[in-house]
Amino acid sequence: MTHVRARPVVVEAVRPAEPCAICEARPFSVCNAIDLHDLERLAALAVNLTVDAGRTFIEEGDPAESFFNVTAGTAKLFKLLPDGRRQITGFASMGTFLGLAVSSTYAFGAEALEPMRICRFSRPKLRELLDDFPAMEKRLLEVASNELVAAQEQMLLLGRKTARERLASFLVARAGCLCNNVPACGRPAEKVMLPMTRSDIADYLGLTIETVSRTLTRFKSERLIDIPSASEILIRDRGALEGLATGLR
Amino acid sequence: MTHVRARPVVVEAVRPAEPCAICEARPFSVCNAIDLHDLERLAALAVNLTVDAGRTFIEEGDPAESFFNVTAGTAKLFKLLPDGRRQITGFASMGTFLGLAVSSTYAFGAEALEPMRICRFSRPKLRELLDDFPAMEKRLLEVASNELVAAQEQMLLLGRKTARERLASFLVARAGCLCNNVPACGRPAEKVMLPMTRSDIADYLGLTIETVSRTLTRFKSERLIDIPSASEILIRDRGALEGLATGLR
DNA sequence: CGTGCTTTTGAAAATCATCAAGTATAGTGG
DNA sequence: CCACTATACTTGATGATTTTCAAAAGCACG
Repeated sequence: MTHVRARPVVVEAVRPAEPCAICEARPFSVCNAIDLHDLERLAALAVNLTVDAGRTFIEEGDPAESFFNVTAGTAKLFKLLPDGRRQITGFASMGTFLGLAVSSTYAFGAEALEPMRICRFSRPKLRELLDDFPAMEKRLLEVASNELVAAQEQMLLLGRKTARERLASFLVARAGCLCNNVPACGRPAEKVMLPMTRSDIADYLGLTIETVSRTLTRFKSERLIDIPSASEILIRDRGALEGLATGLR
Repeated sequence: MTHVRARPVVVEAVRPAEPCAICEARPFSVCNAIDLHDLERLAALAVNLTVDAGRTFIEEGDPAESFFNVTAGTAKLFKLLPDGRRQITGFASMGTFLGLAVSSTYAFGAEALEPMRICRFSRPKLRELLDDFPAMEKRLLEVASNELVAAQEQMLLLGRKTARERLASFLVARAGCLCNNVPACGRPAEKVMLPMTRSDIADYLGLTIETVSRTLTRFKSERLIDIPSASEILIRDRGALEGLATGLR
């Protein structure tokens, strides 16, 4: 395991003590579009931050002054209605880039689910960087395109799938580690870790906490999964879950 | 449900008789990133096609060999489940660019709602063009970013809004002519034209035809709208609709 | 002026939400 | 280490919005 620098005691903006060259998130992020010998330039722009669990570090509607790159931990991205109804539009983990919006304000909020580390870039500075490194702009377009595809898939889920199908889709995607902004991690795991609460899952899938809980309990009684703890799920019948997820019946 | 294979696009595949220079869609599309004196190059790549109403010109899952740019008419973009359930992920009209996906296959289908004209670009050729004109790549990233924001808004609608709120959002967006890929057209119109059927609206909003019809009828009885014909709606109380759309209650 | 399609309207059914306890789990301080 | 509290999760009963099923009305087109 690579040496990980001790986290600062104080939650505070610092230049990365270690350069981008050894960033563990780089292989998963747009930053890998920058050549090794240009990384100094990137590192000079990045401000590495620690974010405590539960902390909202992007507020929907606030002036969009920064781009962020997640280097560790997970965040939930969400939109709110005035009466508090919430839709989680995605989860951001290592390598995810946030704040692409053209608009002058953030179109969504972001809150840390776990302790996080993120790199912050000022938008004008990043703009300069992109002008100098078209390869990074290309990567950004690729990333955006992929997110668009994921967003369409999520619309299908929210608009047309049943509660069971939504939960199955969610578990399969999490297990695959390929969607939901989870970096690829080798072959699909049987164990699915859930850093988010039932409430987060409900707000992601357009359901209520109770429906999420009941559906998971039912999956368990049907031997599709095990639930060793609330934040951990074991896939027992992946085939059946995948069938459900794709809407076969 | 039977899988209907797209018939080949009726190809009066011709080079644009008129060059891109006088294209009416250009001001609304990514093509305006190309300087006037470079438009020859663009025109040389574009193949202008006519698509009949009702024809599917992009089939979900087919090899993604082309990019398309809509120059006239409207298309619906959709994803299907094996049993025929359908989610319309958006409507594409003049200036909309289709087929951004990084993947080798299309992630969605596209069917013309009206007679359309579209420009087709082969992906490798367009790739070359983008390499030569970074400004166009930038525009593409902007467009993709905006679509991402729209997609998140739609997730909020599908996951958390009531049927009334969904219809109100839809009408306000259509009237504004700013969202739903409708190019800006001056000040918001009181008259909203609906080139799509009730079934399309239902599949776009994650509802059934009946709920769409009932909700519109109720809006009418509440004096929020008039329905001179099925494909035409008059906004009578925009404020109330906007309030509904944003989830105030 | 049928014919076929879309739309509207009505009644019944179902899924999921809401309301309401009750049970784990984690974190805190004695 | 253990109670104690707060929070998250599960489970049950009830209810409501939306879907489903069914049929009539409107419209476009040959």
